[in-house]
Amino acid sequence: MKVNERKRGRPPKKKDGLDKALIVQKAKFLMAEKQGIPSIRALASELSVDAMAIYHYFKNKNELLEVITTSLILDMYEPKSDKDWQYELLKLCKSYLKTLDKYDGLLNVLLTMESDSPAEAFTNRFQQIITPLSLKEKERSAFLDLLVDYLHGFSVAKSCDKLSILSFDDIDQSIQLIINGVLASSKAKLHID
Amino acid sequence: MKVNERKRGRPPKKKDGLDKALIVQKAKFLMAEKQGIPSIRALASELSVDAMAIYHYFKNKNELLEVITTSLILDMYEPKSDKDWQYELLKLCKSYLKTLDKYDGLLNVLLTMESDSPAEAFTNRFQQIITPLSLKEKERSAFLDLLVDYLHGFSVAKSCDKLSILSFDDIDQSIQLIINGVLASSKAKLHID
DNA sequence: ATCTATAATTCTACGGTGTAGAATTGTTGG
DNA sequence: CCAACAATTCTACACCGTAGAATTATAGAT
Repeated sequence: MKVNERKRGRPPKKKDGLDKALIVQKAKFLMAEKQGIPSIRALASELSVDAMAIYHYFKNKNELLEVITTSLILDMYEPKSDKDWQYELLKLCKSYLKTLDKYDGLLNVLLTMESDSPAEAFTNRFQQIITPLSLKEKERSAFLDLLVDYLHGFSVAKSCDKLSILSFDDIDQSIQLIINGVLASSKAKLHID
Repeated sequence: MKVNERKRGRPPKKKDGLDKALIVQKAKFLMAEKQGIPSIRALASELSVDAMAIYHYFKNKNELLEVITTSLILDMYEPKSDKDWQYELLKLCKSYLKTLDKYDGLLNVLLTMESDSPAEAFTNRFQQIITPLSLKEKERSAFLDLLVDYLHGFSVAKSCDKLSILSFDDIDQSIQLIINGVLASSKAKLHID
């Protein structure tokens, strides 16, 4: 006596029907809950639907993951430009890290996607925060490169840290060091010019 | 007519018999060649042996990967202490990155392993290079933390960079920024003390 | 109203993964 | 010569992503 026998073919329409948005929502939930990317089968089963139903809405798993990623990254902290820039920067970084931590596997999708709109989401917020510094373009991009790679490195470290040794506040020190480096480099340039 | 039919049971001894070392060697080769961790079946087939034979030498795949990782990390550049420390540091970083790049998947194994002897391999070499700076312990560890996470971040970026936009020389800028930060912070401390 | 195209779903199946367990065969020490 | 053990293969299981076909309901055209 199989419980899982579902009626085949297109179901009669009702409001709780399957949906791109519903799939994405449940997938996000499962990622956060089970700490990792769920299998299509697990996701489908949680939606009380056959695995292949997912493929009616997304051409493959990666496409689904990219949609999730884009949506999650857009939820990142929006800096307030009237506050202390260092404080705002730290807040942005931690918001970013918390998302990467909560949704394990996100970073790889993010870095592998062809579209760089998610990356721009971070870049734009970063830009907004550091405008008061009025850095030269080269300095700004050096700052950004170092910061982003550092955050990603911390993120993979944290995702591998089963013993929960790492805390988000551990980044304060490193961020401070980066900022000191940027300010020092910028001042040095000023003296030369 | 199956070609793959091999004789079962323990084979008569000969010098080219299976071996921990042989498995590790072939696995490294395949990782470098195919740009990623091979399946146990692929590895076994390359060794002309059944997949399960591998499990006589390693209790599971992860144990094999840890052995590979440890062995690869130990091949890292050995700094010469009489040269310019900044140059030596850059050389160490690039040697580390090249290994992580050549053997995709290494970083995750490295960070997930319980044993921290591979991590120490980097730390020791780092320590050796920056002794001339005579930093305080706290400064030294802040330097190391930032540097290591940055390198790991760069490494995952590179491993996701299908279009080969990134080059190892792109790190020069960021490393310089880190160094500036460390030196600036150290000088600031000196003034206060 | 009926007929048709198409949208939405399930089922089955394929080739891949790691690996547990049993069967097989050679070697070695008593 | 026999018993233990070492080294191997085979079979099988439970997963994975997903292609392809079958099935059913809906929407639009006549």
